[in-house]
Amino acid sequence: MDLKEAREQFIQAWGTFGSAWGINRTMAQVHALLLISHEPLCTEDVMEQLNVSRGNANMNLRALIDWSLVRRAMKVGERKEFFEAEKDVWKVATHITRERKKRELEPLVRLLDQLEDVPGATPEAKSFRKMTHDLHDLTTRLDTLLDHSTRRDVQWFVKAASTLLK
Amino acid sequence: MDLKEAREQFIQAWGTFGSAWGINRTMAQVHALLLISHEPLCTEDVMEQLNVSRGNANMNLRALIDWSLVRRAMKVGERKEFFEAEKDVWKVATHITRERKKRELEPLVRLLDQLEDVPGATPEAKSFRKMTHDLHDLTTRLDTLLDHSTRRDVQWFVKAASTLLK
DNA sequence: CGAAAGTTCCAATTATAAATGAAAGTAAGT
DNA sequence: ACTTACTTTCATTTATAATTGGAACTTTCG
Repeated sequence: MDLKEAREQFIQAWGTFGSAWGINRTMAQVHALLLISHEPLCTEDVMEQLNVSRGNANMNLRALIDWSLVRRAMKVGERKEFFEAEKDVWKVATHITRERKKRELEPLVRLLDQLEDVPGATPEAKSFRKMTHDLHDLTTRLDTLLDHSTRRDVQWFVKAASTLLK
Repeated sequence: MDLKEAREQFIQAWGTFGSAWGINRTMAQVHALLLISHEPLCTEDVMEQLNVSRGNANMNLRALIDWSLVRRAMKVGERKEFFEAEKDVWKVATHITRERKKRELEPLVRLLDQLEDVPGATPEAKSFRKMTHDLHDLTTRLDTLLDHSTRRDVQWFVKAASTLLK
């Protein structure tokens, strides 16, 4: 397999992987493209290489910056903006984890916290409280786990745990 | 907040949470409904309580069974099928983790394994190999971690780790 | 200031994913 | 073997999410 084809496959796969996890396919593809580029790209590069419109490229680049996965980079003698991805995969993992924890896990934990004290003595009410309580416990633990592992750096955590468990 | 409203909120939230993570909203809602029901429900119950069609209800119930999150349950003297959810939230987490690992993580690891040896000495090629190699390392470790934690039971793992890190 | 280069926004369109419901399929009871 | 109760399938429709492209906005520099 030559480089061109391999790059294509990687971009495609990262896009598919992302969209299976609720990440906009194009956002994931732009991310993939920047990850494997050895120098910063501008909006037009992204548009050309992925065949997407300016608006789309721009929107997803901004989103990636928002996620701390990409940063603006200026080139000397150039006026326009360039973009480069964070290349440290452990940092990438940390940023993604933090962001998703904040956007999706934390709101769920907050809701479960409220729901577990709904009144009632019927089997339905008991069953409901049991489940929300258990889920609250699980999600809180997961939240704590992710919180600490992303503070200390996932690298430390995953390496330690995966070695330990081998 | 009364039970009816709380149930509604929970089903809604679980659906939203699921769809943010690439799970069909209705599938997540059916799961939520079964999680908080104190007794098995039949297809019609699901149809009524969630306002979905027979086909939809059936399709998502089957998918949930496929994920080992729901099982068929017969009621004495009843001919039709009933469904009940796995109520142990740690088992639920284990099943979801295993399933997603199998469906999405493993294929990615396999691809990265192939991609990290594309030929070429250009900066582009080197950059590509470095990234695929690093990602391969990360995803493999994550895979190992999830594998072991779901074998021993996530309960053990998350409890131990989240306590340890507190 | 005014033109040029670049960036962002957003209403309208298009693509993708999910839901419907009627029809076909299965199986249990008589 | 036939009827009835129930389940599954799938072509079509509908809802949701993503994309486009032009207009508006901002910045840079002679």
